[in-house]
Amino acid sequence: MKQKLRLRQFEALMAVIQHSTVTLAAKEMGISQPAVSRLLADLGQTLGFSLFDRRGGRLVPTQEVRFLQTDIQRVLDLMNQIGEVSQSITERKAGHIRIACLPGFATSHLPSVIAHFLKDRPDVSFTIEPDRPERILEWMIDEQFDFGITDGFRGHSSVLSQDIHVRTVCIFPKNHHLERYAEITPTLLAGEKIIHTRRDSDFFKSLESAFLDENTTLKTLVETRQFTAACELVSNGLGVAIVSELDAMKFAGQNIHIRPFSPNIPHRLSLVRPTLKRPSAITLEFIDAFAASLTPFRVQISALGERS
Amino acid sequence: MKQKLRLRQFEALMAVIQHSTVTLAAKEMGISQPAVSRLLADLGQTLGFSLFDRRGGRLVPTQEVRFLQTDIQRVLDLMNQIGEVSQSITERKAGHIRIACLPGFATSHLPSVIAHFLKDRPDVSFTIEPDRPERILEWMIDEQFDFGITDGFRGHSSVLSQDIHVRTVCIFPKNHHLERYAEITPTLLAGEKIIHTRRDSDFFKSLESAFLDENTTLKTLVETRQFTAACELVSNGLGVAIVSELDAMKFAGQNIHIRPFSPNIPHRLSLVRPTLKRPSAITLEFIDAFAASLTPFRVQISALGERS
DNA sequence: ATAAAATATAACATTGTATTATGGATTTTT
DNA sequence: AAAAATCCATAATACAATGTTATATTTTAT
Repeated sequence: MKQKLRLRQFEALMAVIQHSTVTLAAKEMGISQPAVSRLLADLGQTLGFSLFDRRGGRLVPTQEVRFLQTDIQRVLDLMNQIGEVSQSITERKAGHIRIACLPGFATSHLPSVIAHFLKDRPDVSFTIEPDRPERILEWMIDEQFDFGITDGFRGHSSVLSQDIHVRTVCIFPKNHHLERYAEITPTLLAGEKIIHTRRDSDFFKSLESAFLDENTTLKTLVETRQFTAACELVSNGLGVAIVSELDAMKFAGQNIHIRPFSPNIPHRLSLVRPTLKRPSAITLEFIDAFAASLTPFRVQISALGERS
Repeated sequence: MKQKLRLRQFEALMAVIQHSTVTLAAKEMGISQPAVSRLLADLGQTLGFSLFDRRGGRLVPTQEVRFLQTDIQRVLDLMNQIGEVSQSITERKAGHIRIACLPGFATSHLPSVIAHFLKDRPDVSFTIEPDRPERILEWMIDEQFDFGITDGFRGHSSVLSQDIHVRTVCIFPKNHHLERYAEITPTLLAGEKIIHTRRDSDFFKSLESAFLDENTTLKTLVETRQFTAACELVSNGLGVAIVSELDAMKFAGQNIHIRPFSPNIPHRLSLVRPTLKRPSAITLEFIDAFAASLTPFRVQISALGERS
């Protein structure tokens, strides 16, 4: 008999094994007794051996059936599991999100956002890959990641970006003479050597022109790529830096003082994702959650849009 | 949508994932293209999210689908496996057989029979449990085993037995003075101390009366339960024994001589199985194979029947 | 032996799975 | 840019799987 094995037959089989009688099995399955009888008859026909022995009013599975029983149960369990997982997916409770981000985020802000996100969604999993902005851009273009957190993004046709401008602040070690000022200006920093980002970065250029506007010159102490590194240096008593408030907050209480900087120079972060690849619903939800987590640090809002 | 997930839908899904187009998938499945279209449409409907993205003529599975993909594949693989195994079962190529036997068989004759049996049936597995006849009988009654090899069986209503009478022979160490005789009789053993089975065994009683018939007395050297133990003792030069030819053959060449014994006293083995429990086809096949393996050692045939 | 329970069988309704026919959308070719 | 080809979705419909109720048969219990 070249008949196909059907799931329904297996369900009937397991129900009868469990209840020892066709009638009870039918009751449990919520269908009529003859329906179960037929499912079993068909199954026995296709399998080619009898499924049960009568033993005083009860039906006992044959050895042949018992030999298959665990596998059959496994199939049914798996089907149930798939049903449940797909349910979770539609309810945005399951999925996998691959994130590429700047190293600073991987260690500080991102983990807490993820932790909070997972509270309501225990079956979501993440991949986090920290690297330089250039690499993050590549990964987006290759569609190897679902979501990227980067800076200095200049636009690309196959990458959708949402810019977020975060406040920056001035930080310096404790007992520094700047301590007495509530707000720091370029003029106040006239004699100071500054720890700042790379000269080719937008942020540095804005900073430099702010100094020029006050007829001051910006003197370099250390040039670094990451705000975190700058914080670390200041925390070790090395000098003055202008960094994002986000990074500065992590170092609050670690031998540094934080002061507003005027004029405020926003730092532009970009939340990016591949244009062509349709994102999973859970990914979009996470991007929103991440953007929301930055709200306290934002300067101004800029809409999600494509840049060329 | 509370629709049920169906296997056919999964088959279609995987086929499309593999071939990137509905048309090719339909071709592979051997059905029409609209049939596949509908299976996918239905599946997408029940799952609650879209299954594919179009990407320049090709269909690419969404992340949601990829999240479920491995589980779905596993279900399909398992179904196939069940089909194959059940095929093997009907062809008597798969199954499990639980055997309870006398210790002697577990180590010597049985393994070779099993090995031969497995040559054509790679998916059959065995459980072998050696123990005393009393315990074997219990196991049969409890239906904990499919097949038992025992001796001294006196019949039981819930155990079916097939008796096999095997030849016995006289064995003694090399360089023994009996060496010169081609056949050993009780008279020849007049002065010898004999290694034999327990006094309450049928076999001992037959042996003793054979001696009495020739007006000889049987003198005990060692009383043991197992023929194998007797062989071992003889092999170590200890004395003379009457044992089943089956056991004796294992020790041929190990410092012993084997001679026919006259009158021949058969040793009665019983192949037993539970009466009520319907045996699997593969079990019956194995019992036949085992019985056949004993043919060279048999004295006379006795049919399978119930004893009270 | 008879009553009660459980199961199998038959006739039929519903639903899943296939078919063919067809039209719209997209890609490829000219 | 228009035409041809390819791919997919939808509709009407056939057949198989799965359900129903009604009823006969078997098994178990009294």
